[in-house]
Amino acid sequence: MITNAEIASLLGELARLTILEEGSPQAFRVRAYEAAARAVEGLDEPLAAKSEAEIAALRGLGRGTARKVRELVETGRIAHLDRLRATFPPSFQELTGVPGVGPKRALALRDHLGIRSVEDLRSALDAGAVRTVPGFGARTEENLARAVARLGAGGKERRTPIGAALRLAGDVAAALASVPGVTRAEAMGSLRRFRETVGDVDVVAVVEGDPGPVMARFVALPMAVEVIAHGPAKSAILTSAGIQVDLRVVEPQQYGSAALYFTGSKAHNIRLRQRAIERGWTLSEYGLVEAASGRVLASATEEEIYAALGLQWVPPELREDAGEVESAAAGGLPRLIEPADLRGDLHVHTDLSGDGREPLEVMVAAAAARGYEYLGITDHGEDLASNGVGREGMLAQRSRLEGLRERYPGMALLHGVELNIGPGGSVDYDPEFLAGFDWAVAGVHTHFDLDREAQMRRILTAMRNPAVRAIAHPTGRIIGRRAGIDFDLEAVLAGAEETGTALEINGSLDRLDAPVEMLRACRDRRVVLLIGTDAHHPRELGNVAWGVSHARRGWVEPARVANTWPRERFLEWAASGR
DNA sequence: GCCGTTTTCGGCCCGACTGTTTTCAGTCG
Repeated sequence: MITNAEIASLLGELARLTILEEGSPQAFRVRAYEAAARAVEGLDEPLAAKSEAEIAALRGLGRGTARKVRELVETGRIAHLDRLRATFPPSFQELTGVPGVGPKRALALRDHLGIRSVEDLRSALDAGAVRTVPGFGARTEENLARAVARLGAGGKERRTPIGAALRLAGDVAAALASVPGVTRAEAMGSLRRFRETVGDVDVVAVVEGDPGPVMARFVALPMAVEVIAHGPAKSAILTSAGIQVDLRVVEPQQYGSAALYFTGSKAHNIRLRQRAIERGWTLSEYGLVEAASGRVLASATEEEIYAALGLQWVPPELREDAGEVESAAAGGLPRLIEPADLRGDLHVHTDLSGDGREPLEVMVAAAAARGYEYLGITDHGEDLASNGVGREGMLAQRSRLEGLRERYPGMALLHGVELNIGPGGSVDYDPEFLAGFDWAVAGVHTHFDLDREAQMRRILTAMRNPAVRAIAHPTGRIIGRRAGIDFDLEAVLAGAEETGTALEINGSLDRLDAPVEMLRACRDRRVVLLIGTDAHHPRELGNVAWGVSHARRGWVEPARVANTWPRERFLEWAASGR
């Protein structure tokens, strides 16, 4: 059966192609398809099982989309989408990936010069033909030539994994904050919303007085290899890593509206502006303004702007127009999990695993310093080719851990293991040896390319293994590098509910796995979650902050996460079923 | 294409910048 994610993806493609058909990304049909795609993403129940009337009754979906969804479910195709695909093949769509080329110019280039690909555009630019197209001049031709020449470095579509972007944003913000007059410098945009990948890094700096010095410092940063724009309130640089950083300087009294605007998402902001319009106001990065009088109603803080619009303050991680505006209007936003809720870490490596960096004693001391009530040490099981630990190694570690228990009476020390789920669902060691562990997570580390059915069989088999308490990094993805295994979301959630196996939220910035869609789908289900750091070094115990931010994107409240539970309750749960 | 506590028709988000313009279109975030 076709999944909601697949339907949403096709609706998104419909939106992108309709931009070309309409010649505008603001066209109402485009926005309707985009809204429909978001609505489908946020649904808990499979759309494919619903009738046309039921689909049309859903918020954001109407008769047109309902008919297309039914057509898709019944025939496997959407005729309208097929027509659009034929009219605008992928090579033509790539034209709008050139900075400076939107739908109108792409269509004008096609109609006047027969340009149907970036290669065609390159040739036309070389021949000096582009300036002959109405609305195009010599300057535009020059700019396009530069844009096409730079395409190799990544066009508009290039996205950076969050890990690299966070480090860069931290460096930039710290440098700017040290400039006199700067009272705050913070990353906004998709980074603040904690998206897994970001298109660029947006930084807002609050400056009292002259913005000149902070701008000068910004464009002279050591990581800047090119200054893309340099203005009094707005500049942009390209860094050595190929990531664009935009800086906006604002006055203190506009911090709230600027933060709101630059954090986005675009869809969330549009919803807020609609609410403003309903009340006779306008909302922009400069403030919430009464349209008739021009009087500023709110601008200094996000809180006062949300409050004026009759909304609870919405945590940045939720700002995707995925139901958060409705919840905020009803006062029903969830109390999202916070770092302070966590009482233990259950996915921690030592130097016994080849990839761990510090001995057991150091890792345990670092966990104790964080005030944890329980800790699971989970080095790799023996099946992992390079870093696995044999039986003798595990038994020796168990004795050493035993010896540490006296020193940490406040922290329960669990001797655990990170098992490897084989292609058929088997795990390391044998049942007797496995029974000697206090705790075990199991994850996929090999055979990423089996088909969906085989992947589901192996995950469900591992879940039914009495030794396995949690599935570590459920999809096995590496952000920006590896897609992760093919998944049947419903099967995994049902398996987790049935067996009581927890799904890990892996806090490593390379993973952030389980993905957000999986976490959202867990709402209103009896799936136990767990936030693990996968720490290979004491400082990586701090990955818990990333796991929490990621969980917040998935609307996760603390009660659903096992390692927020008090020690006794957690230990009882950890020991059950084994 | 979707939606409705003024509407089943007539609306649908904001501002800056750039370049080609003689009053505005297109792109971007």
